[in-house]
Amino acid sequence: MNDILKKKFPSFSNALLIDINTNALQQSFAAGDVIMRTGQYIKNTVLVLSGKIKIYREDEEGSEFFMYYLQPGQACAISMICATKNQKSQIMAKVVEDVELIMVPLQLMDKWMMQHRSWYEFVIDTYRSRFEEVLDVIDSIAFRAMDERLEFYLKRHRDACDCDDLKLSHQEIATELNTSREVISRLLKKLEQRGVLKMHRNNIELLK
Amino acid sequence: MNDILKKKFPSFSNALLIDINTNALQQSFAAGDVIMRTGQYIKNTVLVLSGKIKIYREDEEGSEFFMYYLQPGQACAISMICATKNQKSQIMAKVVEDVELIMVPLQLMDKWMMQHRSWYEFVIDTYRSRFEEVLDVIDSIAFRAMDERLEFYLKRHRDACDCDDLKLSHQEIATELNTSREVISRLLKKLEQRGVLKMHRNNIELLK
DNA sequence: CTCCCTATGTGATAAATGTTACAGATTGTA
DNA sequence: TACAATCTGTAACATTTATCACATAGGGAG
Repeated sequence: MNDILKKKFPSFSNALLIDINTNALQQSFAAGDVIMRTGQYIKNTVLVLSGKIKIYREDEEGSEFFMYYLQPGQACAISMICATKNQKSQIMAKVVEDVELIMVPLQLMDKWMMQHRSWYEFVIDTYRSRFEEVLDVIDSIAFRAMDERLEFYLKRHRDACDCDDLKLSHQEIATELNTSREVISRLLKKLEQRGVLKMHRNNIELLK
Repeated sequence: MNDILKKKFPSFSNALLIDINTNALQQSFAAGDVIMRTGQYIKNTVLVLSGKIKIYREDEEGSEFFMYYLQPGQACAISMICATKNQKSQIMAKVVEDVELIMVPLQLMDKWMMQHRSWYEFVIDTYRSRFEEVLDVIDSIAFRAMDERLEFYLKRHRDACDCDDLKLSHQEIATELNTSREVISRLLKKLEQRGVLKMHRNNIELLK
């Protein structure tokens, strides 16, 4: 575990790496697994070694709204936040590519803040970058109409997969933007006409 | 300063209070002042002793979107987050009731995390509660139509002023929800018909 | 009181988004 | 090949929100 860990979290000190190795568990999940549900108690802080996770906000009727990706080298800010107060999860986490995770028990998450400068900085930086990302999400829904929100959504997915072919169905996109499939189909066609993308079955090819 | 500070921030240790007294500045602002603008560099973490501040997100065209209140005993999570990286402000802060603030230089913000347990816990708790508040804001715009968003907005303002008379014009509400005055007037009338509130000039009286 | 400024009310219309219904296309599988 | 399941296209219509135009009302200053 140490090798991948060191590679994916290069800022961690050796002492911290040793602490993680002795105290944290490694766990794997397959694509499609929901590893955290709204309302569940969070017992661990999650570090991602490999794979991809999508984080959603859910409402009472079961609608979901895509917030952000969790990728290798990152941690779930919300699990950190909830962990420190033994709180219920405010989000839902779904695996989109098989993942290997490090599960850090919540008491350690807190304890290490005082013991390991590199952990402290990692945690603060995780808070910071996620807060900023969430503010960008607020911008997109507060200020933008659906066409621009769709473009924002597609760009974030391109950033996450680091490729121009997005394996997404119209229905999937609609669900994650909390709108209907027809709306997305229409808007995608407009974007295709503008030359922004090319549509294929289960696949959207971004051109710019 | 020590007395108010101790009263408004009861969790702070004596050592921390002394450190604040020796190192931080007190500053006052009048209602209407904009004390932070999007894009400005943040040099201090802000603690509120008295008064009220509203925090907004702005877009390029100058629209503003209300995010949350800053009240006595609270700190600006975003100023903490930006401070640790010497970043530009992502938000705009407007004074709505004359405020007295404690300005903590950013190097101290960071240094105290290791030195004062009570500061560390305060900062983490600030992150946590603001993150949660921001998630609730996302819910309201992602899942709700304007009528419910308006109710949510009014309730948050009631919580903040701790009274049932909200001194708000329709235009003000429209601006902070990024919609138009006519829409708010019409929705308010519906809420009045439902018995949720009573409208007066520059004043909305919440009934339930 | 009169004038002016701001706040509010409201109808008409446009534009965006949501809903319903159904058709055709593609893919996997029996 | 035939069938089922899923994905996509599209028309028609309903609803919500935005925009424009203008009327009315209240409060403060002179």
